[in-house]
Amino acid sequence: MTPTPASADLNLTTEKMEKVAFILKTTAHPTRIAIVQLLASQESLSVTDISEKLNVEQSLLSHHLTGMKLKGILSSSREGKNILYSLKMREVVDVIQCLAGCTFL
Amino acid sequence: MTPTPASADLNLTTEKMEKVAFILKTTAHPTRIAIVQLLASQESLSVTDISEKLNVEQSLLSHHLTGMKLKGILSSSREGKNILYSLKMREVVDVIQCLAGCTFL
DNA sequence: CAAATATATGATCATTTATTCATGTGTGCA
DNA sequence: TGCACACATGAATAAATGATCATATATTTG
Repeated sequence: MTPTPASADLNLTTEKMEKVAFILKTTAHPTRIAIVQLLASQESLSVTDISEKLNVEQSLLSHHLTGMKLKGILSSSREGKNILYSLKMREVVDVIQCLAGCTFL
Repeated sequence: MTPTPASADLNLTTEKMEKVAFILKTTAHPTRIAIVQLLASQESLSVTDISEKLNVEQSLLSHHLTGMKLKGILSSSREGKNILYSLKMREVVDVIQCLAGCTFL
């Protein structure tokens, strides 16, 4: 008799666990979560836009953005003087939304 | 005309974003994900059990476990000589499951 | 082409996280 | 009581991350 059956049986391979950890790590930062949040509703924004909305210094933001792009979470394209970033891996929205829905947060 | 409407409107407060980041960070490690995976289907396991199943050295594992407990993800109780750990914040299972379901992983 | 704007990059430093090792503490049993 | 098992803890170190600053590159405009 199991008190809480709730067994979700993830059954991840070691490789998959590493990949999941990688994505989680890449997202696990307030600024980066804010970036995902912004791009979840805007389709695409320039670095300046994001910088102003989040009130994060250009260089630091750029580091975050290029990192997230490198890791496949964001994509970017140039439009004149601007670089527009957008969400590539939309799944992270669900992940954040899932946690954000926790009552205890 | 928005090509991809998909706007999930997370709308997190700064405080919530920090909390979400905190949880993500706490989970973002292959060993810790493996721990969650194990406890998602076992209800509770001793440190030795986990150590053997995951092939992780006792002390290192203990550090992971106490950290995760401290951060509210796990809970523990003594049973004789053993300490049994179990999943407290089951939501992290969903988070991992969500990411694990990504086709590209 | 020069200047201005937008963004990226690289070095450096501070901070955090991960790992290891040695040792400490609690529990049961002879 | 003393030993053995199960686990925790703390120090030391290594490695990864985050932030800042100075500078480089690309694009548009005059």
